[in-house]
Amino acid sequence: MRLLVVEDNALLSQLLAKGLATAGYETDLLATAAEARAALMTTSYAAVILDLGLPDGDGLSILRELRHRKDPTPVLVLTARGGLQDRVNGLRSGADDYLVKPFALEELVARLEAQLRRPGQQLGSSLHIANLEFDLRNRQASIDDQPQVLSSRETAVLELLMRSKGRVVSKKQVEDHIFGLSGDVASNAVEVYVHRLRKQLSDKGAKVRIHTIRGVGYLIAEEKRDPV
Amino acid sequence: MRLLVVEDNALLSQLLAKGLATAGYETDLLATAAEARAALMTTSYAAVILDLGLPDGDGLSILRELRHRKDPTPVLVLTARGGLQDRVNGLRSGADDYLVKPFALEELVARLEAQLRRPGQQLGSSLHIANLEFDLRNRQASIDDQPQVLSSRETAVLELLMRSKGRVVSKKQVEDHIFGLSGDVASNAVEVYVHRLRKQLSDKGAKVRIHTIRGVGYLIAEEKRDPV
DNA sequence: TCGCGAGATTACGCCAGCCTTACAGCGGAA
DNA sequence: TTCCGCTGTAAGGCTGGCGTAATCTCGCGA
Repeated sequence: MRLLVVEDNALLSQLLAKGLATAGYETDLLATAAEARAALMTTSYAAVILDLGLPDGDGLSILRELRHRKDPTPVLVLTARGGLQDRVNGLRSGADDYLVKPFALEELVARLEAQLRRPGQQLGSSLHIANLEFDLRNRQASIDDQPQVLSSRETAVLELLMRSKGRVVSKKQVEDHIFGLSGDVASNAVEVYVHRLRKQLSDKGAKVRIHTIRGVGYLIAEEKRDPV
Repeated sequence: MRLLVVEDNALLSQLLAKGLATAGYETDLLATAAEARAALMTTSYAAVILDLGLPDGDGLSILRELRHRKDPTPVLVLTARGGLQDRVNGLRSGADDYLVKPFALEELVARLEAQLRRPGQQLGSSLHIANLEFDLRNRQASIDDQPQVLSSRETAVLELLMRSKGRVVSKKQVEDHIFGLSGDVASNAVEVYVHRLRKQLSDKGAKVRIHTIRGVGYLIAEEKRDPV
């Protein structure tokens, strides 16, 4: 985890770097608003610790710029300005937390970790194939970032296939996944759902194909279209 | 947005409820750890404001239980214990923020909103889908920049759907959001409000659809009209 | 080339879940 | 006081997803 610390007091920033290193974080130290701006344009950090009293500019405006371009990086504001209005302004500008100097390093770390813990940072809970995305958390499929309306059975089939991306899924597995233990399936229900799902996906323009492997099962993969 | 306030001081909790109402939040007030536990098992809130000094138990253990079952609801801890170690413990137990009494209501609201400002919905205090806009600050819906008159329940439903754009919202969530604990909803009220909201939106020309996913919930999305 | 069988496609009836409408109670405004 | 809009309830109608089954298609081996 790499953090950015923007603080012009050299002594304090050294102290921070040391304390954060002990807690298991690497840090980049910067002392001016200009440097911070540049760094935030090009590098992504797990979080930013931002002092407001910088020699060459207002720290708050950095924060506002960051938020203006929809950058969700957690920002913990650090400042000597302890007034209520300062704190409220800081938070309203998009800060995730606000700490008034002097503070205990331990509290800083605790607050930092409270921010890093927040969900939404943690990606990886969604699967992609071409322009098709499946959000495992909400069991929600999207094509080209457009959320799709699928029935619950269709969603179940798609979920299994996506989770097994790159592997073949047997019909029995699909059956178990859909019907669970109550599986009295006296029909070709699985085939029907695969069919319905295929139709949905192609209607909605997903560049994805569900291949049939005879006698084995199904396999989902990116659609390869031969050039004409 | 419905919040849960767990605070045994009746005077303070009344004050909080009033202040939060002014800021546009509905609140459920509870005074004991037992009640809070029960409520958090069955109802989902946008955030929880939790006092630690409860008569019948330790507030921190409620917090830990919540996190133990992976509930990501933002929790803002409120307490008279101002010691560093208390604050660090609170945050380490999974609190998202920590405020020491006495505090200014304004700071509470600012910190609360910093927490509510979560994935997707960055600072931009308004949400858009097609020509429909929802201003989170004043809870005001507009279509083609024309402010719309919606009843408070309709607004509540729309707010939840808009905040959850791209995700399916279950009927239970809508119910919690509208009624909170006060709700002995022995009817299909949610369906009725969704219906009324749909009517409003389509009458006013919003290019937005509220999809029904049977057995799951509702999903708001831009209206796609199939080309012939 | 033919025949077989796995899988694809289509059609259909059922029914839980949802939609729609109507209505009565409530509370604020005039 | 009356009026009127919002609210929650209830009843009944409707429909889309479900599972089944009949039929069609096509890959593959003989």
